[in-house]
Amino acid sequence: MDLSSIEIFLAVASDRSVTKAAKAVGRVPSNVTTRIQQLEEDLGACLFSRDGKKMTLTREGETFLAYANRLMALALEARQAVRPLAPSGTLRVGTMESTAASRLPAPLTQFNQMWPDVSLHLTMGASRDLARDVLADVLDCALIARPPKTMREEDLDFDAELKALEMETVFVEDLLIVLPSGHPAIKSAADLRVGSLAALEPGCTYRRIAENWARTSSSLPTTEHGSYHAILASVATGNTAGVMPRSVLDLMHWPTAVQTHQLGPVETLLVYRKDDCPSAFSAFHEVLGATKGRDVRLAAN
Amino acid sequence: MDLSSIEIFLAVASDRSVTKAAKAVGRVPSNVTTRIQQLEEDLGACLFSRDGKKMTLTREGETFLAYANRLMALALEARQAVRPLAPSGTLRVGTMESTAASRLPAPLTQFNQMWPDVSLHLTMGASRDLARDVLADVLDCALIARPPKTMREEDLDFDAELKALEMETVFVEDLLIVLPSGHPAIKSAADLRVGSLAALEPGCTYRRIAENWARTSSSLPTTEHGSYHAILASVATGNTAGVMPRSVLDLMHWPTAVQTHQLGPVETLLVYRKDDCPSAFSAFHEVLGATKGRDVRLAAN
DNA sequence: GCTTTAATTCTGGAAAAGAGATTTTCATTG
DNA sequence: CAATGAAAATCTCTTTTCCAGAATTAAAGC
Repeated sequence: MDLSSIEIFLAVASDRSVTKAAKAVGRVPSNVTTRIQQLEEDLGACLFSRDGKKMTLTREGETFLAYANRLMALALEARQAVRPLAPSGTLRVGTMESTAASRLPAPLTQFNQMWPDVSLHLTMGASRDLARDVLADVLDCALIARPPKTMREEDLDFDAELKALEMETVFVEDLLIVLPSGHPAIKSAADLRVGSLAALEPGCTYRRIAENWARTSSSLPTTEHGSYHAILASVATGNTAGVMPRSVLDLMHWPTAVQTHQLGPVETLLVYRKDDCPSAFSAFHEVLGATKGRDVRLAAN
Repeated sequence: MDLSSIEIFLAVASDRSVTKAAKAVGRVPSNVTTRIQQLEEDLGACLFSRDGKKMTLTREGETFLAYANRLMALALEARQAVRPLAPSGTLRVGTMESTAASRLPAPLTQFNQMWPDVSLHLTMGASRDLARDVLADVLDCALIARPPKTMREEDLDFDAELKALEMETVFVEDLLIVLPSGHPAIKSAADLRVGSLAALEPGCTYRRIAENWARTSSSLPTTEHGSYHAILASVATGNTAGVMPRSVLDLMHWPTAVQTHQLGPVETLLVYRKDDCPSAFSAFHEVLGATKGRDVRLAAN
């Protein structure tokens, strides 16, 4: 029983899907299947019941889930406990609006409990600006969206900035176009029946991905909003299509099932300067790494 | 950080020696060294201070030790919790006198706490008899000494019986000849200056190993004793040499440092019938496996 | 009934682990 | 103080395990 198997198990348990879990932990589905089977054999118990293509936890799986969370939490605590110098001071973290909303609450809470001496400064912004701020030492690290390859080739400046930084994938977002209710299903941007795209500020990578996609067939104006809540409200009025990752949409229990279109997966990167590694940053890095594949519901230690 | 690294760490921490730990966990010393170094790099902290050839835990090592014990205990608990059917009924365990004295107290206590519904019957005896009893279904399993290859070739009956059973190494004992105080150091049986060997019953594998060793040069009579305490008392009288594993000798805080001679390592096997696997046995098997490399002091969970 | 999507199985290549030999280091001893 | 012995570390080679991608199978949706 090794801890990486448990991380994989947690991802499958929380997503109830091998494919999604594989993305979450950055592996290939066949590998996830194998590791789960190994774990089951090792424990001598069936953890999931495979009725059709759904993976649902069995009774034993549920009890193991509790232990799995405790084990991960304990392992993380052990790591932090042996840290030679306890982190303190200030840590300046930049993040996209979406990541702050959907991914950070759990790890930030945990980090804050573990290291109350660190004062954590959170800055929200667009990926480009955040990357620049990290380079300029205005931020210690940032969570930004990795632009797809075609976009990187168009924006060599940004690409060069990224290359100057250390980076690491921590989440994978499923970027969506959110359509007004009643809008017919779409296969491409040409099928859009709205007057505009609703997105955040111009530097936002998600916005630029959506604009690139829309540009291929039609030429829609983009209306700028201050928050994802504002975007969704706009979409509800019926004449605009919103841009946001699925994880954010999932947070806002929307009354009816919304029509969405997938723009594909977009990686969220943790970027930081190559040279400097303040103690508070490595602690943050570690907490983020330990939390990434896991359920938002944290285990009672 | 995987649990096998932690098992290795616990062994090194408890033995304060790479070589001994390697024997305890059934690996080669170079491997233990590497795994400890990996663990240290992974944690970003020094766990041991290598002053000379002693491995002493550092401050960080001490704090990690506590977590390591908790992690192992939690992992074991998780295993047991997902066991589909809670074990109950009776489990008949055979064991050598020496194993019962030095190795079993910790796992038996743990097993008893975990599965109070299982009534555990412990039978003491010589390896040969125990193996036979397992075959005859008088016992569910037994802890016996594996005779060295030369002895197995002389005793084909016993060898055949062993082959009919499932077996697994759980401990490695350092078999000793214990000499009276004042006896000169010996290099072989020819240097013995005593009138007899003190051992347990004739079927005892340790006794037979010692007799084989003594036979090569001299021909000493063996006097039979009922317990290791009796053997040690006999040795103290001055005219006999005792046979016992180091782990047993270590238990009996003897007034003065005794003169000993090593007869070499002898594996302790857990043997059981190939076919039948009562639930209580697999639980016992698991507890034994989890405890084998560890310190006797159990962790508070 | 065909298409789509998800899980599993299979297979080849890459990475990691383990064993044994060698070297280094330190304590012990003559 | 040099020689010896024992224990840890290093190195190299073999074996095992792990992982990605392709092929396969099975179920759900249209």
